[in-house]
Amino acid sequence: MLKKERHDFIMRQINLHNRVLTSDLVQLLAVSEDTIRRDLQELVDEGKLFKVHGGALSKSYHSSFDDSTVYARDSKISIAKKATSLVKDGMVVLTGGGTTILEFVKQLPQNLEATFFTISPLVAVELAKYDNIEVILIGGLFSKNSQITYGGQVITQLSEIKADLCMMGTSAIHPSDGLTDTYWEINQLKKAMIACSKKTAVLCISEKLDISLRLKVCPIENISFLITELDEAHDALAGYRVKELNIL
Amino acid sequence: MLKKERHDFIMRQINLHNRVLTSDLVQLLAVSEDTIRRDLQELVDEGKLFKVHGGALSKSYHSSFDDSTVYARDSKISIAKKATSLVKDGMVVLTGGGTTILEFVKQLPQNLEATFFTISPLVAVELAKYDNIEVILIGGLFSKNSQITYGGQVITQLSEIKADLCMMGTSAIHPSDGLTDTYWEINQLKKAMIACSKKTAVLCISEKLDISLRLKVCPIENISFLITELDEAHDALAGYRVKELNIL
DNA sequence: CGTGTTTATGCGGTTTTGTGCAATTTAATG
DNA sequence: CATTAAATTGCACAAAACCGCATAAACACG
Repeated sequence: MLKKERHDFIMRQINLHNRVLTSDLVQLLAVSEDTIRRDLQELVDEGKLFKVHGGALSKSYHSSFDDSTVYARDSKISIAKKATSLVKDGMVVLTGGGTTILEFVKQLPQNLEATFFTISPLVAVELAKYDNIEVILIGGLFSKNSQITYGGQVITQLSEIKADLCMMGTSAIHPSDGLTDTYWEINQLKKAMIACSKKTAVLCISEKLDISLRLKVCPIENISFLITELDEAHDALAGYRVKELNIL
Repeated sequence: MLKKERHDFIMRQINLHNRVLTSDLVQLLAVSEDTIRRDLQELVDEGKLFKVHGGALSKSYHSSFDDSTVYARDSKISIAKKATSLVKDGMVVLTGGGTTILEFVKQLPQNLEATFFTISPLVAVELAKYDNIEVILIGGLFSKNSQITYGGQVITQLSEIKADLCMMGTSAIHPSDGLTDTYWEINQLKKAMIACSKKTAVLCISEKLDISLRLKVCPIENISFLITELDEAHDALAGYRVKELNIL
């Protein structure tokens, strides 16, 4: 087994389970602990994962539970500012939840006149601060982890609306695998959100680029805008330059 | 389980409940008390939480503790505590919005097992901190003033549920005029909420007693419980002592 | 081909880290 | 102020990580 193959194998495990134990890898790959450790160290150097005593964790996993209040806030603000340029007076916008979306809402121009549908109570509360925005909160089961509504009722309601633009956060995006997610319910939700919107914008911190998770939401061709904190000419975005997708 | 994973788990619990008990963590994570204590100590060193005898508290909780500025907070807490006695395991509860209801939710027992419907996003977020409570947020137009959902869609959804108990705040209550309100939409909403619940409890600061507003919601006979910060034998409650209405 | 160089891997010994146990000290409560 | 629960401390042990070295395969080049 070649080193590169081992690395790929490890990354697949990480993306699948968010974690991996050194001892497991020793067994699965039938090499010595030292080799595994060196492999992990190299992947760390490439910035692809996070090493801990006993194994390694995925980067996204790490970031999602860390103090999300401050984590990568600057990047998120810069993404949010770019995103506001897509919203014009009179639009009907559908939003998901998450800190990036919340930041986007905070950056909206004060006098914007628009209609917003959202599945996030926190986003709704934030939107309510704008006088000329009509806010419709889509109700349903409330998820304790992601602080959004989900489930069949939400999907049904989504099927009844037609939005000009859908703004959503990302778990992972990959040039060939497209938008992916770990949880079935969230996956279904995102599909429904994209389906009921004319255009979809994905707000995405650069570290979530080139990652794919278990469940596929849609190919990148189904997305209209990819918004990251990077400059639009940045190399990391090369794989995403397809006709349908505008990068900003 | 890796140490980092435990730390993340603990932080999730803290963010969810604002608090965590050492003994609970010992059970949930299946490690010794010592390990948990060391974990907590390390998180303290990282400045992520606040350690106390018996467990730990969230930092934000500690700092935002002095919201004694909130109007009549003591009265509302005392009302909230009384109100929790009405909720039993297995119940389906419907709640409105407002600071009194929010306080009520905060006072619920940690291990309560129940289903809550609510029209208030803030209440939903607070309820989500309880592991064994299922939260359903009723969606619709979002009111900027009262921070609740309202409108036809909400009423339709309410007509489809059947709750054991409805908890609502009060604008005004009067012995002969009953429950009244100023706004048409809120009035309709309250009617619908009462209609779909077997019993209704009204949480009411004493200063809202003996007031009547323009629009009538229902007579006091349609309410099952009136909860104020006053002693149940207090004179101010004399006019409300009717057969159907329990005062506490 | 041979020889020197790089790269990948494994092995032994040492150091660090994580965890639990027992004894003691400290806090909470009636 | 006595009783109990929780926290602290020091210690022991095992697992994991680290370091240096040896080996060998892959590669480069005259």
